[in-house]
Amino acid sequence: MLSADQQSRDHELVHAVHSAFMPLDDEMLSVITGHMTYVEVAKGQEFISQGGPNDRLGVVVDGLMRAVEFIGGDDHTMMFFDAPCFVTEYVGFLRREPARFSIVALEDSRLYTWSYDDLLKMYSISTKGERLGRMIAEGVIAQVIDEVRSFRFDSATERYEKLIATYPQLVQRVPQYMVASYLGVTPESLSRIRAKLVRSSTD
Amino acid sequence: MLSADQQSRDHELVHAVHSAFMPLDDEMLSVITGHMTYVEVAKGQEFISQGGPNDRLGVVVDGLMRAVEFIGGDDHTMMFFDAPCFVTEYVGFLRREPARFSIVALEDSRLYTWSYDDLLKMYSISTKGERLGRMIAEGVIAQVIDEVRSFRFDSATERYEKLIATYPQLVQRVPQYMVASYLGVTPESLSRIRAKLVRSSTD
DNA sequence: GCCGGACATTGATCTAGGTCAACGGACCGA
DNA sequence: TCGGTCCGTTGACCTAGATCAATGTCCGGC
Repeated sequence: MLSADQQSRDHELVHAVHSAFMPLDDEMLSVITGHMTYVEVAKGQEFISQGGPNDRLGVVVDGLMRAVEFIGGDDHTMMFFDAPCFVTEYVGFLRREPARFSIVALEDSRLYTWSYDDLLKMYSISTKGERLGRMIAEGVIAQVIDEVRSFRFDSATERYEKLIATYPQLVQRVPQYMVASYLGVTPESLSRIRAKLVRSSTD
Repeated sequence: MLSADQQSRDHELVHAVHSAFMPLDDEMLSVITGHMTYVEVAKGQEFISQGGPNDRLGVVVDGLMRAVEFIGGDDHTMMFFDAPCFVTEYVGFLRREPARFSIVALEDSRLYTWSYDDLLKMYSISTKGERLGRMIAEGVIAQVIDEVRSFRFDSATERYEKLIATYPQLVQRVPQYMVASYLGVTPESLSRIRAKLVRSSTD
């Protein structure tokens, strides 16, 4: 017997995962919900900490988070997680290694999460479980390959324009120096790029 | 009843896949070999053609191939496939879309291949089949994420040094302009990088 | 209202790598 | 043997973006 609250959370989850990856039937849904843990991460708090344990994968149903990696004194924004989407440091998670980067909430966020062991259990229960794992992985691949192509072929200006085209609202919600870091340029350069775009659009 | 020839090929395959990804038990091996097709690709010939059908994934057991993408007049070497390894234009393959790049043999190469439908069949037969698919995908992810990190953080010199460290023999077997293209720099720049490295190692 | 810190902007200069052009060697086929 | 053509090298110059430094702006605490 589910509470109304729980039902509404399930609904959120289905919607989030469905829209992000694949449809879920009732059987799969019950397996997934049977193992998941609901988590709230307040703005500024970490979901995963660089160098720390990395045994949870999640779905962000509400909020915004960023992956940040500290390398030799300065931090690099590796990724944004804008609900609804999966959130994970996937390589370390799969290899059972410490997290390579932290994942921090930029806004109050709500997540459903699974442990590595839960996931293996889900995989072993049915072919559908393994398929879900495969589709998560395949979704990640497409995303990461796009990123390689972008770094290889696009200028900083083009990467910025694509970011705006894909997530128009993100630039409003995130400090500019984080966007710059995500694009792989300095804050100064992004400032100049924006100035140049404004100039060229108003003449 | 297997011929000695077939048995030796199976042995090659097991060895190649095992070393590249995961151990295979007898049951999985028989499912895989039941669907696979042996292919030889002569030097200079295409395994997959950009813009053409993209319904085969393979394992290179012998030889060397490269992924080459034509964009606006010039070609880009996106990847090398040095046996033993998987060979595929994975994103298009998964999405049932035309190949985004060609895959050409740089040396006479021998492959075992599967069609998309074969793969789905293998996935549906058992949890192990899905697991194989998942592990292929997860292996690809780790590789591609390393590439993003390299383009984001490393200079051309560092990327060249890492390439040599990882595949010392590759530079001998591949024309320099292809290596340059793979590294994302011009042939002139790679030539200068090499000259600089020689200079700094001899004084 | 004032102060301090965190961000963004702007300018001056520097550097990695791109572009264009010349040159040289290796390998070809007539 | 003589030209091509394909590659790699080297030089002169150019450009995107980095670096360093100064200034401006907002915002929150006292």
